[in-house]
Amino acid sequence: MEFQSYFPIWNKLNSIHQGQILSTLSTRTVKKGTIVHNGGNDCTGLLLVKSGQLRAYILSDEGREITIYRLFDRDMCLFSASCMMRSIQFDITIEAEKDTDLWIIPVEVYQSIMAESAPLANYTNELMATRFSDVMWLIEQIMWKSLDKRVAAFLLEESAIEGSDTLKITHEAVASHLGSHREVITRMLKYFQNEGMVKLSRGTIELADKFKLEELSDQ
Amino acid sequence: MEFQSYFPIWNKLNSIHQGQILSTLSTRTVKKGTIVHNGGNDCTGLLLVKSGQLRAYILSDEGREITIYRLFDRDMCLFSASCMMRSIQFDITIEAEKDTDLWIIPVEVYQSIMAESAPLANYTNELMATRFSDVMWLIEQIMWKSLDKRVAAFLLEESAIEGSDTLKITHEAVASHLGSHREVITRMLKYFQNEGMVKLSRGTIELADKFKLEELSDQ
DNA sequence: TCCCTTCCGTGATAATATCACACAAAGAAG
DNA sequence: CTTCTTTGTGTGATATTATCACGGAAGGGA
Repeated sequence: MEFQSYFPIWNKLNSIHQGQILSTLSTRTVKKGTIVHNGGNDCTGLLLVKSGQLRAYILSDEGREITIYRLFDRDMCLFSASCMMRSIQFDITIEAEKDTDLWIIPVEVYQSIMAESAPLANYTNELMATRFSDVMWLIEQIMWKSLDKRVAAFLLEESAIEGSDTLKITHEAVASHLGSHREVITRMLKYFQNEGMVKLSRGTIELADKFKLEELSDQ
Repeated sequence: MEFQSYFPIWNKLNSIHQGQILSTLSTRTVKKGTIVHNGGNDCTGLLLVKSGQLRAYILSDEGREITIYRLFDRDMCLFSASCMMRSIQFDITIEAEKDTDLWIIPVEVYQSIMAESAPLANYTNELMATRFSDVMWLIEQIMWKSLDKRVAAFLLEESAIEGSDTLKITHEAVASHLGSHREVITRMLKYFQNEGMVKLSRGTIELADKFKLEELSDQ
């Protein structure tokens, strides 16, 4: 088990705490599309990504979505354990964007160690600050960037993650990531296509001119 | 000095740490309108509100604003000490909304105690989680509530804070809080006035029918 | 009284959301 | 190999909010 190497402050925990974690740790393998965590009542535990990709998003009453942040290899998710702190007053949903291997640390174990261990509490702080920065970045995007720039940036990000210029993604999915609407994205992509920036076909978006897309997204 | 009673986990700190805080603590009194903290490079220290009111907001390149959260008596602001954690990657501005008395804890002192003290680190965590919840709430508002409802909610909140139904506030200021535009707010307030919900005059908004406003904001 | 600043009002246009529906591509069922 | 069903896309019409460009009114200071 290589868990230790995935947990940055492992060496700063004493052996009792290390033992508690190792003996209560579980693993889970989920298929792409699985909802790993759903809202505030669902106290899943702390998720540590062994390999794969997760997406954290929020839902409106009408079922609209917006992606809040994403988790990749070695990332840990605090908010799947929102019941850990009573100050966490929002509901997040976490979905596997790819087939994913996870470690799960039970909430009570993490919580009790954190109460005693300054290193773990400080590490948790840094994690939370990182997510906070993600969320502040998101607010800035929503507030001050026009949708065409956000779409362009999203396509480029996807392409970087996938390591490919041909994205298997629907307009609907793009809209859900950005908290917009399918029709709006369709129209925008069509405009992109007219400008020669992308090539569209059912279920795929091919980035035909990344330079132009970057120019747009950087404005 | 009643600092101790304003700092919830005072009793959980050892006497060395208590001494460090007390000997480096400073106070500051600022007038309404003062910018207490400005952006990420300005490492002001941790602000604890003795009395008064602060507003934390972000700025766009064009100078537009949106309020992120507010701080009242006994609240502490972490992000005025953003240099404390390298994971904090955003710039916030903090302004006094009323004449305010503050305590300021130096960053290095807080940081060094937090590294050793699990209680302080956990307290910091709870604080951060509280702000995180504020921000998530804000995202939900921006994304899924129409502006008329947000304006109504804002007016009611202001009225509750001020303890008065006659608000001394300009349309411009309302727009800055909500991240909208003066003209848009003007038109909306005019509509509210036609509906009998408010009475307008230069620099003031009187809430004439709070019940109706609440009905609107709750939808 | 005059100026000057701050605050408000409003038309015109653009961007995005919302609603409604039509159609086309791919898969499933027979 | 048809037919049916689901999923994905295209597009007009309208509403909401933002953006631009003014003009004008209220109040304070010289």
